[in-house]
Amino acid sequence: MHATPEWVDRIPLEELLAQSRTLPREFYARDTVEVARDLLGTILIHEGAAGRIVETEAYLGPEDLAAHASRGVTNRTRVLFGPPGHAYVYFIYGKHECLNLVAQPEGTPGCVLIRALEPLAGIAEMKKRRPAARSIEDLASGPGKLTAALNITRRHYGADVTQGSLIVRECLSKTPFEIVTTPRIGIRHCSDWPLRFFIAGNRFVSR
DNA sequence: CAATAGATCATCT
DNA sequence: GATGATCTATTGC
Repeated sequence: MHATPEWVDRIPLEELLAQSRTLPREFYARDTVEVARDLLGTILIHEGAAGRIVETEAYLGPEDLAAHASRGVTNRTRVLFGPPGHAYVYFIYGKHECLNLVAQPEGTPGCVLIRALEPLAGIAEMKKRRPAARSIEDLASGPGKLTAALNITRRHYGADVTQGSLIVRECLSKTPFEIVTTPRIGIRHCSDWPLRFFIAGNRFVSR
């Protein structure tokens, strides 16, 4: 038995780093919906593995009852009210970690849930961390799957994603794509608000 | 294929 | 004490 071609890295990590640049904090200090849309196509990197963000959801402020920030400041939600460009990682259903990136200027809550990645580099590592994955499409196509694949946990709560081990970068040569907008997935409140975004036709979007 | 049940615990009431 | 921004295995057609 040998590895099938699709489990091989798309590009070496060093090359990916050479062809991208870290997103600055100003990128995140904007309207949450704009940040959610603009994060599509950017690269998330951690511990030798990297993937292209292909699906996001926006979570807003007090008016958005699906957003954790709508309940106000608690020990869990305090990063959402802090400066942008930091990670909001929370634990859900007794099993899964979910990664969000804090948006909006400091003092105004808002974050973007990262829902799916297109694996690019470090695929062998990701597969090791996600033994249940049956295909490359299955590796990081879900909020709980991608955190497992990249080994992101609550220890990253509040981590600065503009510097450090968990980082988001944008490609220097961007290939254009269409964005599809739909309601968010798996929520009770505000379930018809069009705040989920993904790259049209991409195979790595969650099901 | 689609639909459904069970896992499992941090968080907030 | 109930709930949940999910995933997986299993069942049934």
